[in-house]
Amino acid sequence: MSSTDPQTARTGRPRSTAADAAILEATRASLVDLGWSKLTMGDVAARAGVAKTTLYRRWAGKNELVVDAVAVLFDELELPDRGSLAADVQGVVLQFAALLERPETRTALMAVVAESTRDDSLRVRIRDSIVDRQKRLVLEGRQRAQRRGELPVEPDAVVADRTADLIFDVIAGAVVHRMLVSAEPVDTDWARQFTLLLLSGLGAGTMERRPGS
Amino acid sequence: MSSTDPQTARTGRPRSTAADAAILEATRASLVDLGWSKLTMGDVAARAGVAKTTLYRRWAGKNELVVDAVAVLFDELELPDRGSLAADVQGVVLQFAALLERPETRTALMAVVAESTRDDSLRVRIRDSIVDRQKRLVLEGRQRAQRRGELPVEPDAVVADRTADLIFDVIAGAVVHRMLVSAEPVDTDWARQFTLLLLSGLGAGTMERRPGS
Amino acid sequence: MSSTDPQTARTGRPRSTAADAAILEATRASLVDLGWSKLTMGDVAARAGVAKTTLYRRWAGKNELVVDAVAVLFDELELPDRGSLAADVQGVVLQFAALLERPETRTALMAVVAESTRDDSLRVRIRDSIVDRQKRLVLEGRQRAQRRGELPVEPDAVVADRTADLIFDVIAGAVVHRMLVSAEPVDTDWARQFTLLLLSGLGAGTMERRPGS
Amino acid sequence: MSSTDPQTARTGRPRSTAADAAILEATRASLVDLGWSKLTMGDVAARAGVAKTTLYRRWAGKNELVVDAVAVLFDELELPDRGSLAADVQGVVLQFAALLERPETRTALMAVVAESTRDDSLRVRIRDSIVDRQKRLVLEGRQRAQRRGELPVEPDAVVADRTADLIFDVIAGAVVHRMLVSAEPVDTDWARQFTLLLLSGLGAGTMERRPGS
DNA sequence: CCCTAAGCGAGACGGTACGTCAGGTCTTCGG
DNA sequence: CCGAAGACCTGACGTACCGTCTCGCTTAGGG
Repeated sequence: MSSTDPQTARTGRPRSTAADAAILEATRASLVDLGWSKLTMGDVAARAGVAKTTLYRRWAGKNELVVDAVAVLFDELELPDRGSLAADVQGVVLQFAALLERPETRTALMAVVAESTRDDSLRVRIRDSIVDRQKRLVLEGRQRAQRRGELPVEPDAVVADRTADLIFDVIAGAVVHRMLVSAEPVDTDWARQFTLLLLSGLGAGTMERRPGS
Repeated sequence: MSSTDPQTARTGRPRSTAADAAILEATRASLVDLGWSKLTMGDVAARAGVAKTTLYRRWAGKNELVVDAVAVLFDELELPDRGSLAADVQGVVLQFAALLERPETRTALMAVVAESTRDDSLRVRIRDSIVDRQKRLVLEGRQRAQRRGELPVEPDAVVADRTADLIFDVIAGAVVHRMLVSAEPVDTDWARQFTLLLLSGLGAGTMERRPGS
Repeated sequence: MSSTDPQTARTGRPRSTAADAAILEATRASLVDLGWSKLTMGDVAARAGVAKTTLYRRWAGKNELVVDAVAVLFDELELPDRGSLAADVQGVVLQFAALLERPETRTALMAVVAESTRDDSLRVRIRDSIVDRQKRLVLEGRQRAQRRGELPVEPDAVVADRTADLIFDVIAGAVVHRMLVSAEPVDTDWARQFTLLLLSGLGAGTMERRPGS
Repeated sequence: MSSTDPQTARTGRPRSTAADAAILEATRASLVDLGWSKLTMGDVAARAGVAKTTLYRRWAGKNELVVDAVAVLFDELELPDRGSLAADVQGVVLQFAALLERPETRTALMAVVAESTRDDSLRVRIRDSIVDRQKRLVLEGRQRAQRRGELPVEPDAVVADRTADLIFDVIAGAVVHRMLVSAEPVDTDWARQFTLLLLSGLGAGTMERRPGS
């Protein structure tokens, strides 16, 4: 984030807020046109009608800039009530797939993840800006399913969290892997088969410690 | 592959096979030391004791070179008979996780996948060299489980293939996502929980069309 | 010249004038050490403590750079009054010979001339920067000789110019040819013999159209 | 020269004499098309339908090859009897100018001379192959003029030689300088004016020591 | 109402790596 | 042993971006 800490900055000309928006927009546009590896700071600056110095005053480099530019796209994901847990899961799978069809997300996500394997601060930034924010979808879906009586309420918070993380990794991982690694489409058929597998497993998975209870 | 088509090349000095091996080894070493983004063709050439031109004569660029250099690492994955389907799955999950702990695979895999989102020939290369070759593990595991009577034999080849692909994406996707995106460790606990979820789902998933049969 | 047109460049960081001087000096030094054909842009940049890009921002290539670096050396030539036309001619011949003894001029002059046979813009640059500037010596010498009464005043300006050009080509050409092509020394004896030949011819040459007047 | 010393080479496959001719021809062609600096050994080899190895087996490098390729062109110069010394001089001037109009000579001559300023063996090669061979023209012209009674016979051989060298440098130098440095045409007018200057000077110049004799 | 501190565009700067090209050497095969 | 083919190492090329650094010019707020 280009956090304008109100404590730090006091005097002098304030930073242009219009520039921030223009830069992020330009970054996404450049990402679409050129892809991650050919995107350059100079090109983004030119598209945004801004000097390179202005970019560097706000972001440390390409990685940070792209994470911020792309993060907002993932906030589009929503979980409207589709009536059943299965429908909700299938819906979010297709929604996520649609997001990954867009070139700016498809190329940026993997690239920044790759970069983050060598840069811890970048990894943290990605987790905070992108990944953790989407776990809300799992939590919301579970809560709703529990209200419907489709899922039991897990009393142990630690187990509940662990399970939510697992679900998240399985859903997101499977979709990303199919689309970007296997390079096969995520269509309704696939989503239905995947949902069936997940929910069946889920029934048992959440009952893991049931016998002992 | 730098396939030495025996039909094409006839006259002149033949390409040094020693160079090929040295270059791939140097690529992996450079990947460990520098990571994907800082790896340069010049550095690889220097480590391999080879001229840059020799690299470019064999590979079109960094992407192609790294795919070839890393592909062989994935062939290490094996599926020894651990006595049950659950044990086999858990074993391969942990084995895959160990592979992704290694810096050369962790950084390279995501990077080339990211690059492949803009380059179809690269995508094909990755599929042929890396992805499709590992599907053998799923097929072998299923076959073994069927021999043990843990899984029914699916008579429809199309359905069987579709399911195998799904399993592959779920396993590989979940492991990769947890390790590289969520940045959480894949330990025995996680592997056990994941395996339980998968196999439970699998029981139902493969019975998808059973009622209708 | 890397003329900093005051009209063109307004905004942005101004070019370092120190760099210009350092580069030209480094070029001459490199020319002495390596000669024309082994001189490289990279070496000049390194000697000048400057990036290669800075060179290319100011000069299109090796040829242009060397012309500018060497041009100033030719401005050293002077024509002090030695009392008679013969002494003046002989003096400038020896002075020019001394200039061509220096490795940076000897190698650079022929090389850029050779290059200019295929590049008109380079030819123009050489003429403007080097050749035409030295015609002043011929003009000054003639004027002085006329004041002394050693030479008649040619009333027709066209004829006067044509003769001056001829003299210039004969002097410069003979000296260059003897030193660089024939590879024989230009010593006092040779200079005296050449001067005698030239001045005798000149007496007749300038009277070319006298009979008709 | 690629002297095929009959003593040295005995056994094995003899060198192709056709190759020699083809290479020199190809060198001249390449020189016309590309100029000195862009001419490459590889290109010459390709044009001649010959392997690069074959070139290097016969010539040490670009310089030596070009000198040999061009030297023969200068042998075209002849001195037909035009009836008077003035006509002979003017004729050879125009003939030499015509030779320097041809791109292969114009560019090659200066280039190899430039190169020779740093390479003594090349300088020797040029002198032997090109320069000294043309002095025959001066000697022949003088002899003829003496037979006609236009020039006195110089009894001192040393003086005679010194004068011949001077004449040679003045003629060749002036023509080369005018064409390649001043970049002005050598036409009939210029040739006539130059000849007049030279011969007038010559009359006096050769009488240098007459008064004392 | 100016003063001052920061932001801003422009663009030059020292660098690093790029991918290509030519030079000159070597290694193979066939004649 | 010659010659073609072509792979090899070396080193320079000219370009593209990097991230930093001047410049001269806004553009606010605080005195």
